[in-house]
Amino acid sequence: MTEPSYKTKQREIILNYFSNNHEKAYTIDEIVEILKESGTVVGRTTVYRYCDYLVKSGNLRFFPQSRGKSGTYQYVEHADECSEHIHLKCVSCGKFIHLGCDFVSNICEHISEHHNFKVDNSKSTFFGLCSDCAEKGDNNGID
Amino acid sequence: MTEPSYKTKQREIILNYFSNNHEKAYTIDEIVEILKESGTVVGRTTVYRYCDYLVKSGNLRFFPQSRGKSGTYQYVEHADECSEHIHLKCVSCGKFIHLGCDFVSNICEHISEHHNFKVDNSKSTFFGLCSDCAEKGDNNGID
DNA sequence: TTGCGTGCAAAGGTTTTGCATGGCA
DNA sequence: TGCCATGCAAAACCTTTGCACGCAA
Repeated sequence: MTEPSYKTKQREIILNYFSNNHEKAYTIDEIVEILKESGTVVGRTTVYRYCDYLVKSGNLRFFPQSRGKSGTYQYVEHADECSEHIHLKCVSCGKFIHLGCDFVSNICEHISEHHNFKVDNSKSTFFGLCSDCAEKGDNNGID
Repeated sequence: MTEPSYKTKQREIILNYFSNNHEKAYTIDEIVEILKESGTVVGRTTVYRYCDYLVKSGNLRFFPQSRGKSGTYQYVEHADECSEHIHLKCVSCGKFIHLGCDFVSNICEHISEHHNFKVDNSKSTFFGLCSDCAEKGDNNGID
């Protein structure tokens, strides 16, 4: 995961925002707006380009949305170990959970051995409701 | 799953094409092109609108693609039982596999009980390579 | 000073909307 | 005949590209 050649103010601001708000996923537009409101104008093009880079380097994860809608980006903690475990994402609050659990890890071995299918963890996520949101009955407008 | 009010030639053609080619996923544009080449011109708007409907009614499944790219639609066989199991999709050939497997179902129970997370099967698909494509080393240009 | 990064403006692609016309029931 | 469906054209989005200028090293 090669670093970009230069360290710039914009890149620092973008990455900082994502990492300080890792529990949520943001669209490009939201990032541009949020940064603008907090006093720093960063060009939309720059955000697009740097997010591309951050996805490739493993620092961000991209979640496509329904047709025609902008996808969202979310900071990945523990990026190093991510290829080894399954992930859960709450469709209501956006929480992203790394399941470093032996029992669950077996699932990929099982699928590989019994169903002849090689799961790519980086592209596979369980979506559903986390305990907090399930309790609240909080589906956040999602069916 | 209300039916549309009218039965039209266009709708019949579209649904037929998807169901006769259920092993593959298509973009709106591909459908328009394919139908045009086989002699029936169906308006792009119509395909958009009817696919929307077919997704809502459970006959098609929508797969968003990477940023800015058109998503794809694929016919859903056994739509009824789908909420009960996890699915695999081969990123190379597009094959869609229904995993009606106890072991996998147990994983979801485990996640519910031990990780306090309620997995929504209809939104959770595992991506990877099926045995055929893995053997061929055929990634179809996907990294 | 060199070369990468930034951001505007314009182009390119995708999806939705408005509206007149067509066709099912 | 009464509605809903269709499809064109235009509008509305979203993303990428080209290029001149700025800034890190």
